[in-house]
Amino acid sequence: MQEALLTQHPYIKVALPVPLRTLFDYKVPKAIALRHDLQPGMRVKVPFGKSSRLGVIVALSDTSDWNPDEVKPLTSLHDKQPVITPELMALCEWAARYYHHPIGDVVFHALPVLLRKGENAEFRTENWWFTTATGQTFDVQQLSRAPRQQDFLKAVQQHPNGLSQQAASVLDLAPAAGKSLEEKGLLRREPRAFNKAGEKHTHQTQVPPTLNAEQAAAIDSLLEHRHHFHVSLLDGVTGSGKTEVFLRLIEQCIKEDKQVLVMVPEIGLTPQTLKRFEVRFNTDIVLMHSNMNDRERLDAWLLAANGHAKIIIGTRSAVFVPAPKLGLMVIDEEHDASYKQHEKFRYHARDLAVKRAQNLNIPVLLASATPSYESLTNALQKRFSWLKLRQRAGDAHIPKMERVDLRGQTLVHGFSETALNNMKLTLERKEQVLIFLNRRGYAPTLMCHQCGWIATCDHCDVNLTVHKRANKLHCHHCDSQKALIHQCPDCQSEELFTVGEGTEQLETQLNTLFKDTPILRIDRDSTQRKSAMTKLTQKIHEHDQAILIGTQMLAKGHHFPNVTLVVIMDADAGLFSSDFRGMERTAQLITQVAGRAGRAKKPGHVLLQTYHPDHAAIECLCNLGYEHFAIDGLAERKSLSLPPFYHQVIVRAESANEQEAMQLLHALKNDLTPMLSPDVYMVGPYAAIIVRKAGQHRALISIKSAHRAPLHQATEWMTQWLEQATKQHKIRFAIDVDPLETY
DNA sequence: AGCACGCCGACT
DNA sequence: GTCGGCGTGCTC
Repeated sequence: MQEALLTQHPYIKVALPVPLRTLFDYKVPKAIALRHDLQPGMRVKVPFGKSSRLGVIVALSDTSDWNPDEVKPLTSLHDKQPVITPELMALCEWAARYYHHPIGDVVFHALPVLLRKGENAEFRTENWWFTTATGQTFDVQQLSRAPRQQDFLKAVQQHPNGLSQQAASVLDLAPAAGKSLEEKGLLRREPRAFNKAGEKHTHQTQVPPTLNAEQAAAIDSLLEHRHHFHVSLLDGVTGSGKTEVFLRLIEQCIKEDKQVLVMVPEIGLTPQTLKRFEVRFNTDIVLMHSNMNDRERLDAWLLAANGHAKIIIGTRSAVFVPAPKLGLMVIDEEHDASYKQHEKFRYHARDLAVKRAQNLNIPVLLASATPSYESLTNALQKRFSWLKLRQRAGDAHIPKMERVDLRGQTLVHGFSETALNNMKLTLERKEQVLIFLNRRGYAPTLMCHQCGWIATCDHCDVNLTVHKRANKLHCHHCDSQKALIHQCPDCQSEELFTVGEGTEQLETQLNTLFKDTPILRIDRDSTQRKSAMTKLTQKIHEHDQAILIGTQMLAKGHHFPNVTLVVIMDADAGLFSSDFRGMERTAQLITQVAGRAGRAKKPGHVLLQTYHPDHAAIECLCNLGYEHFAIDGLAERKSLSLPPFYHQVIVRAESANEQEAMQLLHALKNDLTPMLSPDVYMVGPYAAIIVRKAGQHRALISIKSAHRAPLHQATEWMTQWLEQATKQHKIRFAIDVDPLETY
């Protein structure tokens, strides 16, 4: 107490969940200062405007820049321990500066939803039932007139170590009966912290497979660097045993009593992946992903924060999980775009993980069969170690990639004769075929035969996708839906027809083409319900011969051992994209999907249908593989001064009015140009490719530079300018540092 | 982002 | 007469 008095500061700086790029000062009332030990990272209730808010203390301070009379006192302290540890506070402050995002929003983003809403950072308590001395020997026959109480008492008598409320409800025991027994003095209740860490691990530890030379070399390197900050890029073709390599590293870290954070893409965590961890480790594993409810997420967070959870497997937002003994971070499928948040606080979880590891002086492992150009550049420039796995583990072979020239061919529902013949042969061998078409729905367009009318979204400048089964027209950009119509709203003609093909249509057509073969579709529409994906994979494993149709969801880590043929319907789709990352993404997608073929002992075969079989990029990818393709791509990026050689920041503006967003950015450009350092280049303002999205007109400006410092200066300047300029108008702006989408 | 104040239209 | 529409202004 004495010490607290001496070190107590009269002011605190508080982060509040408001879109303002500033902290707010509050006085610490003497009464609170005397009784509590205020620390950065603790939540406080503070008066704000005419209401009161929950905030997080970022710093204690002896002074305030604000007029002392206007500084209000804080209302109450919410925590006994910081919910944002000093280490995470440093990460949040760094991220707020780097991404030019309001600190309050960043800090609140780092907390589980329930803590943002003021929930206590404690395990929920659960009532446990015990018999009293009399209750233990009480003859239940005496309760024959109260059968519910009889059942209840009998059950608790059989559990001398107590029966949890949850277990009681599973046994269908009425809580009211328990209460009555408590009043009779036969039972007593005791609250206990709900804490999964007490569970026993009944899993058997699996005998790990033997490693090949490449894997062994990778492990050696990783073990050597496991006690300090070091980034390794584990670049291994599908089936090369990447997972086995990082499981060994994790094993070593667990032995050294460290915690490990494993990050996975948004829909990349398959039950298969989790199972691999569970059978391997006799330790506490927690999950943090979007399918969990708020309470489950908080429980996982608490188990990580108190050090009980040794392995934390989570998606993007898990970079912010507190883990006092964190000793390693693994980012699986590091190239995956879902690590970057595409709205509000636009952070990249992979980049933040690297920063966090640097702060903590611990290693990071980035793993992928198709590394991002950013990570490859870091590996080429020796900032990361580059661990290559080029052989498939066991007897499996790298699948053969073959181009199918579509020029002048007669196609049957989009399939070439070659593709159909190969499909038939594969199915006859009782093997499975995987068809990749990155377009969900029935068809991408609905058109009128008489007048040419096209179904478009009311809120965006895009065509609506036809979903026949749901009988809907669906906008894939703003998610709005309307009923599928059968008459043209312009000319009343009933001759409406669909243009193009999506997975739903392909499914229908394949059902007529291959009548006796099970056809399974895997896309966002068919896997929306919680257990749908599990059911689908079960079905796939049940049948020997089957055709799987899917979108990019197929590229995410699922293991289909009996697939030996992969058909890429439209390899050209991503090839001529206006986005400079189109090529990279297409190559990653094709390589990932191709990797689904022939993982077991059966050889795999991949057919790429294309109208440009001689296109240098397609040829390179087929014959030389992803690494060559990427290195060529990087040379091109370098010659065009594009990322990752140049760093980029995009400013987006949105207004309901058609002109305002564009005018605002023109004004910004005029004022910014004279301020700009000569090594910063500005492009724009220009209209976004989809000019109108969800009813908002969008414009953007891009700046880039080979150096971070001047780019950040310019961004800082723009942010301040925009904050001033948008005060009066209802124009929204967003800053995107290191954008992945440049439109 | 909230939440106020503030000044104009259709209702018991 | 007022209930309520959302424009704009501020938050230590």
